Formats: sequence, structure tokens, C-alpha cells
Amino acid sequence: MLESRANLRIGEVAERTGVTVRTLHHYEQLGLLVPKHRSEANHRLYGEDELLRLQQILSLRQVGLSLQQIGACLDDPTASPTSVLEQHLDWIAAESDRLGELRGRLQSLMHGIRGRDVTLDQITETIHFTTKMDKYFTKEQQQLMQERHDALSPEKMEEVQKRWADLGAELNHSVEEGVAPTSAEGLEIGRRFRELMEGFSGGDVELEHAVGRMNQAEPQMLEQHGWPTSPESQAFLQEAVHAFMKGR
Amino acid sequence: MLESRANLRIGEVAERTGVTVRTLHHYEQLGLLVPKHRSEANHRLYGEDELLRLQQILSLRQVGLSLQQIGACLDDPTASPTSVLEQHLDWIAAESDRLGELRGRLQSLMHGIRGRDVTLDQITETIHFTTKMDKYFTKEQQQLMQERHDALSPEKMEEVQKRWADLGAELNHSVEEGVAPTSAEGLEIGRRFRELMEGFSGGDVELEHAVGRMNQAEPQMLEQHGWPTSPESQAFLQEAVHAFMKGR
DNA sequence: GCTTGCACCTCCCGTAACGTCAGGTCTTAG
DNA sequence: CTAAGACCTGACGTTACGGGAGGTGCAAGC
Repeated sequence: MLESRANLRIGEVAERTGVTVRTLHHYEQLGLLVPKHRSEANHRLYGEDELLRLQQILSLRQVGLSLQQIGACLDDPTASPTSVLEQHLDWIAAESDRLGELRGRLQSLMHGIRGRDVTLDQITETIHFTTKMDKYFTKEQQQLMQERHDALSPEKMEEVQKRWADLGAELNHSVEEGVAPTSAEGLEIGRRFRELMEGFSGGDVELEHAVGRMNQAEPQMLEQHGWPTSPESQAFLQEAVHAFMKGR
Repeated sequence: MLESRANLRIGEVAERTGVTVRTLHHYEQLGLLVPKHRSEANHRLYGEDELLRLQQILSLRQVGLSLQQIGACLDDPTASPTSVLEQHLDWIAAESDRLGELRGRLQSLMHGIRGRDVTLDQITETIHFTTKMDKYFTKEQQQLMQERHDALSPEKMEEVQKRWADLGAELNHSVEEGVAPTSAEGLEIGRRFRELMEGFSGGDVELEHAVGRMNQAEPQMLEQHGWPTSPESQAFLQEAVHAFMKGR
């Protein structure tokens, strides 16, 4: 009844639907929207049904479907559009989650360096570190560690770090001197290691295991902080801790 | 001290850092990571500093920076990496919001067609409709309309729709018969229109204006639901309502 | 009658970050 | 001596178009 019978030329279609002429050319090239008629001057003529199809294309594009998916929905009668949309929704949800997480991490990163001028090295190292954290610790564990970290006063922090550094130096020294892990000196190192580790993990065995896995797989992270990573040191420490635990 | 002095070949670098050989080729082509040395057989040799640079590149890539931005951060001493990251965070936040919104819309769409088998036409029309809604109504208005919609019982819904349809038919009839908008018949149409409209908007003037703007810009949306959209009908209705309001 | 301008036409190159051959060279183990 | 890897360069494909070059048809102004 109210249909505008006149075939529209490409410019008019573009203007009415808000897309560019180039886009319509593109859709035709993909076989997505091919006007059936041409004028005598070889100009594209879009009819009623083609305009409707274009509306459908634009609607589906609006929700993020790829042109390929749109083509499948429109042309393949066996393809169920709801399942395509369902699948697409899963995609969107995953992407949304990913971006949200990334956003949170970037925010806390920017929060951490707010105001202070930092070098690129520090930034990239922080990113590298947090990435590794994600790989070896669950979100709950990370949150726990963050809370325990925040609860510590700066002086306390520094003291703990110094004690780790001292212990690393002493471990190195003992290995170089050929001290036996089961000697009194070795046992003392084992004791101090357990003390520091328990202070860190709060007795959470799974957390300690996660730390162990990370240090196993990424020794250079410890190395950068001065902790001995040679196989000898590792073996010494393991035996020393074992001996200490057994004799306790 | 602990540096591995030996220059690594591209395959080894790829294995250790988890990227592909092609990626390293690509980075070299972009000038992002160019190993200074080659072996006698023209094989790339990556040294200590190049590995460090690669780590930085991968860290920055991890947070979503483009290779171009990464190159700028690494090579342009005037570019502040924090400002680049700040800007990037804005980007991420916007994208995250966009995807979250799209996700919500897709979810409610899928919720609306849950179980029932729907045609592609119905889906695309729903998408089209909600898109237009976004264009003319604020989120608050949409939420309000949704609540008012949900509060209505199905019978009530149907009755209201019937009354709109009847009014549209009568409006059409009056226009065709040449009835004056200021006649008793016209006034009655104006009264019923105001009644229905106030029932819809709940007296929210801004909401009514939004409806007016939408119908002005997108007459085909009304047209599809059988409401008269001819200029004559529009004019008649406007005068009828005006006359009714003045005489009230 | 000629020119100008406009809307349209058909190629074709460019985008970001690589994946994936193709065809050739080098080295090393059997 | 030969076959398998590891490496090299070069080039095309991916997404959804943007943008431009160079040509055609048609109406209006000089």
C-alpha cells in the first residue's frame, strides 16, 4: 500500500540508511546484497526487497555479527539464527570479561605509579610480574597476598625483604663452602627459610605449592631479586629444609 | 654474572619467549626488534639486550598496546609511556563499557526469544527497534518504560493495543471524510489520544517529547504498526489535540 | 556546441598483526 | 652422500571497509 515503488540508486540508499556507497559496493562484492537490476547506464537499482535485506544486514551488524555470519544467517536456510546469536553472545561475554579484567589490571597499574615518575623498565617489569602471577596463582590467592601485603607497614616490609636477602646470601655462601645441608648451619638455614615462608604464606600449603611451581618454571624471576637459583643451591635448600622439618 | 653470553638463534628465542618465528620476523620488518648481528650463514643472532627489549615489547603487548605505540614508547625518548598508558586505559574502559552494554542487550534479546522459535525477521526487527530506542530515549526512560510494561497484565496490554489500533483507524476515517479537527468528533479523537498517551507516559512530559521526536524522525516505525503517518493525519491529530486541550 | 559538474562505474592499494605457504640455502647426523 | 631440520626472503590471505584514480552518462550554464 504505502510501498515506495521506485527503485533507488545507490546514493539514495546510502543516504537513507546511513551507510556509505563504498559499503554497499563491498556488500555486493561479498554477495551479501546484490541488487537485481541495473539502469541502462549500468547504475545499481535497489528495490523494496533489497532495502529490507539491507535493514536486516544492518541490524545483525549492529549486534556485532561478522558479515560472513550475517550471510550465513540470511542465505543458509539450515543455519539457525538463534544458535548463531547464542554462540556470538558467548563470544561477546568472553571478550567483555577479558577487557574488564585488563581494565582492572591497567587501573591498578596506573594507580601504583600515580604521580611518581617511573621508567619504562619498571612499568614493563610490573606488567611481566603480574602476568606471571596470573599464571601461577588463583584470583583468591592473589587477593589474599594483596591483603597481607597491604596490611604490612613499610618498615616491616623492608625488614622482611632484608631477611630474605640475608638468607639468600648465606645460602650461597654455604653452598660455595661445601657445608653439609644436614649440619647445624644447614639446619639453621632450613629453619629460617621455613620461618620466612610461613610468614609469607600464612600456612597456606596450596599457596606454597604455587610459589614452588612458579619458581621452578620461572627461575629468572628469583634471579633478578638476587636469590640463588643454581641447581646446587636448590638441592641444598631442599635437603636442609627436609632435615630441619624431620628433626623438629 | 649470570648472563647467558651466547647469542641465540631465532628458533631458540621463539621457544623461550613463546612467540613464533614469524612474529620475530614481523617485528624486525617493523623496525621494532632488529638483531644487530647475523651469523656467517646470515642467520639472525639475538643478544642479551635484544632479549630484554623483546620482553618489554611482549609486556606492553600484553596490556593491549599496538605495535606502533610500543615502538613509540621504546624509541621515542620524548614520548611519556605513562601518558600513552593513560590514554590506552581510557580506550580499554570505553571498549569494555561498549561490549558490556552490547552483552546486556544481546542477553535480554536472547532471553526474550528463549525457547520459542522465532523467524529471522522477528529478531532483526527487535534489534532494529531497540537500536532506535537507544537513539531517542535515555537509559532511565527505557528502564521506566520496561517497568511499566512489565507491570501490565497481558490482557491489559492487549486491550491498550486494541484501543490504539481503533483510534488509528478512526483517525484515518475522519481524515478521509474531511471531518474538521475542531468538531465534536475531532475533539473526541483528541481526548482519546491524550488519554492513551498519558496512560503510556504516566505524565512524563520529557518522555512524550522523546516519543514525538522519534515518530517525527522514524515514521515507518509507526507505519509498520498500522498507525496513520500521512501529513494530513499528523496535522489533523495535532489540531484535534490542541483544540481538546484548550477546551478542557 | 562545448564545457562543467555531479553521480555513478570499475579497479586497486592500504589498514593490524601476524598465519601460512613457496622456493631456496645452510648445517648436521647417519 | 644424502636427507632432515632450521633458517632465509618474498608474497598472499585475513576484516570491513576508506580512499583514490581514471572513465562514463547526463543535465545545466556559457
